[in-house]
Amino acid sequence: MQKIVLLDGHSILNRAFYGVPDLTNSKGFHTNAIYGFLNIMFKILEEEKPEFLTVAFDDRAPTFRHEIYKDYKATRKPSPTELREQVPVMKEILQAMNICILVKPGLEADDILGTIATQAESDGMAVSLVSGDRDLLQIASDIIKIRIPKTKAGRTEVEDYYAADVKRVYQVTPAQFIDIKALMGDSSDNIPGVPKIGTKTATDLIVKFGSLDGVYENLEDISKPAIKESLKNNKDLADLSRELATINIKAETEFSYEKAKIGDFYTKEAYSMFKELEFKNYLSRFDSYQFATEEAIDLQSFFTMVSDFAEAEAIFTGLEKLKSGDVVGVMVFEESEADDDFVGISLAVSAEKVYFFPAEGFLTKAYLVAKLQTLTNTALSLDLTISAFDIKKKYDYFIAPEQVANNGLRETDCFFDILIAAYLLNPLKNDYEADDISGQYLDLQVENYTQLFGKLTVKMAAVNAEIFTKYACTLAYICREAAPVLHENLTTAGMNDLFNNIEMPLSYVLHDMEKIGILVRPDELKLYGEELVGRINELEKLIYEKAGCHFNINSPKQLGEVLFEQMKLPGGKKTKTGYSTAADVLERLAPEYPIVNDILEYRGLTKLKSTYADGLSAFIRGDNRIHTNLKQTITATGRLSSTEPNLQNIPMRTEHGRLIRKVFVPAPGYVLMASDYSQIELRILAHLSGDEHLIESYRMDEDIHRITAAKVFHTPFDDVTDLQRRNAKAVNFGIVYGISSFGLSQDLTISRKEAESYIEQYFTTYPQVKTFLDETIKTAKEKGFVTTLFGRRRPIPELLSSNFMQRSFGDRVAMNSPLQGTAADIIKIAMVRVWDRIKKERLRSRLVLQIHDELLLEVAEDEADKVRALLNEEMPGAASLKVKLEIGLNSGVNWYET
DNA sequence: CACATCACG
DNA sequence: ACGTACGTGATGTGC
Repeated sequence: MQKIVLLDGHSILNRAFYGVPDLTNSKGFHTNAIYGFLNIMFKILEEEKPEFLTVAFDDRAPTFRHEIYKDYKATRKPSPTELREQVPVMKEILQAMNICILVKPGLEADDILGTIATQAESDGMAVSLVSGDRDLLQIASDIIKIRIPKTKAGRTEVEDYYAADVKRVYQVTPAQFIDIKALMGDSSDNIPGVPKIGTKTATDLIVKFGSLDGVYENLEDISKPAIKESLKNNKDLADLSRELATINIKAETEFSYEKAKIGDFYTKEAYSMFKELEFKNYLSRFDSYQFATEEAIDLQSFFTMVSDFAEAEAIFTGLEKLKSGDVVGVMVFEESEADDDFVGISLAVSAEKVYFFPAEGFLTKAYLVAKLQTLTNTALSLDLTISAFDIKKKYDYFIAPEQVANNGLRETDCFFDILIAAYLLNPLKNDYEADDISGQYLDLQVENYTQLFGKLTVKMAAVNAEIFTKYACTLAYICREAAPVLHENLTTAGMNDLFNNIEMPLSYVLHDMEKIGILVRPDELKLYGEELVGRINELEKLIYEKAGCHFNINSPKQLGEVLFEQMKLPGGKKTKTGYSTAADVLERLAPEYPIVNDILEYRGLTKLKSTYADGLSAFIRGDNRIHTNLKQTITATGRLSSTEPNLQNIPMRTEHGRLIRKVFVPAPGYVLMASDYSQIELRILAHLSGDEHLIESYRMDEDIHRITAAKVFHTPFDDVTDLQRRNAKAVNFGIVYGISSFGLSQDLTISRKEAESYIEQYFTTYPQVKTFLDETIKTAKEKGFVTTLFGRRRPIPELLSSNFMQRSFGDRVAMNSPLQGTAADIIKIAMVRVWDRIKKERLRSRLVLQIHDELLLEVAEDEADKVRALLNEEMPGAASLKVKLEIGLNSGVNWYET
């Protein structure tokens, strides 16, 4: 039996729009509805494998099927612009894919679909009709299957209804479905229905009497007088509603099987549209990239695997003939840092000469590394650029550490990391793969790791040599080609200095910090964990006793049930999955219910045990040090991030948690030294806003929160109460986060009104801060991004959203990012300066961690004074602002003491 | 894999 | 009226 699939265009787009999280391409065009539509369509096509396919769209011109009812659809909210802009593009895509689209003036999609479905049924064809809403259930039959897709959490599930399924779920036949709707109405379709009758009554009536006519023939048998009365008085409405609710299955359509016959979806036009929309995982459906540029097809002929020693020698020697400004793309491949896990290197010397050197035979790891280091020196002397992707972990292969230590970070000037460049150009992406960079900046679609090797490949070495050569050469090729393009983009965006003088040198510093790591005492960490266990067990027992049952305290679900259902504690639902048992909720209950205190303490202790005591232990290497990953291309604001493990969130705020810092220690003969900027973000605010009063406050060289309190509350400085200071401090924080009265009121547990008046007072005190924040939002809206003092950009697509909540978020981001981002810039500059100074002075001391506004160093005992002095110069000197940058300096025998 | 929670700046 | 502070990462639970 042949099969036809029919799609209800607008309703599926609508479903997809609300079901798929906001997506845009790099130009800011929204794509989520189209993406969701395609997901649904492809899924259905794969399941059904039909011969025919047609998509119907409503005609949105003012002529409708039921002109008699003039307000028809008037109550439908206009769709947001983010959805509307996608509709015409969706149609273009379908056209490009040779898919039949039907739109007819005066007809709704329902009518077109209903007509074709019944016709196809009588032609002996199987019919699948896909729609986002249930109106079409009325035409379900044994042959016509109505499919309702639901997009939740990124996955598409489809509910299927044949006539029997309608009967099973709704207790009525598809035809009776119309009568139910006639009685109950449908506000979204502006079908009035009969007053006082809702879903329940309508269903009961139709089940009992069989049809609308049946209901009116048996009015006297209706028990509820109000219902009976309403039915009697509104027969006209019921008839009209039935007419409105009935889908026309005899409409005039332009349908023909010839047009609906499925042809080739993957045309050149479709390819370019998919590319434009950046649906990269769909691009792989296009037959081996037949529409990619010619360049891509020829690319492989330039790729060569070199395992012959003489040939390799000749290529490396040839590098010396390159000219100033030339770019070499280089990638290093290794499974791990172990010598026998070195896979090889690839080299793109020119667009036509790309090589992969596997580490085999005479081409040993040592040989290849030596060649790379020679290349670096050639690059330094001839002014070549070595372009790589994510070079941080591989610096030692390119340049001997002593060389950088002796001559300073300028030794690394020849490197260009395309990962970092791509991050600066758009810091909002979740990941940056070389194939993405190629697609976006080179307009060249290449196959990525998974496409080449499959999902199951674990070891690079296990891959077939030809395929690996292609992979390795492609990457080197991309590095070489992308560098100039990215450089040009950075120049246009004004981020060249940021890239060359901050981020690239920093990547070397980070490499060094990761390599050094931080020393810990494994035994003390273990002891710390064991001490926790005793109290945890005690609390566990107490909680079970007080609750009167055993349950998993770590499960918010179970805990919520025990507290709020079983024990009937006051407190309602808060999360979408059930009761909230978050700390702030529990804290409100704590004074009255002792069990809650136990739970809070239990939570705190198990957190310390699992994340810190046990969690950190797993990362201690053979040198008794923890080597965290300092990631440079993650955050939207320019901060670093620390992973595996995260050493930027070691407990500090409570004494018990803070004790864990005692296990972080200096090596023998060293001390730990911590140096943190004091209120750096607020000082940046003073600088950027130029607010004279705030600047003046900082010149007074006193406790800034106390000064703010004195000014805001009109109290003499010495009379400021602790409460006033605390409030002023919270407002200062609030300003940095992008103030909102609600947020502040939550933080201080005060009313919104009070919070509002604090904010107002604050802005009266520091009026230029207010002007600055308003101005920042305004320019952000015009440009679509904000910048830091050093030119770092953060795009804010949310500012253009039609959704109030999203837009407000955009406002707060616009206020916060320049402050947080400039602080990130400054400490990065400081790190580079401190590192360079340490090397210049030939010190053994070293940077070990950065915690956003704090640097942690392992300082040789005899160098403590020198390091203190250089920190006092290089950190405050990292930027010259209208207010002084001040630091706090501490040292000790462990991190706790600092 | 999503969610809730909680650790930090 | 909407429903929030900004930026992260790790863990355990539960589907």
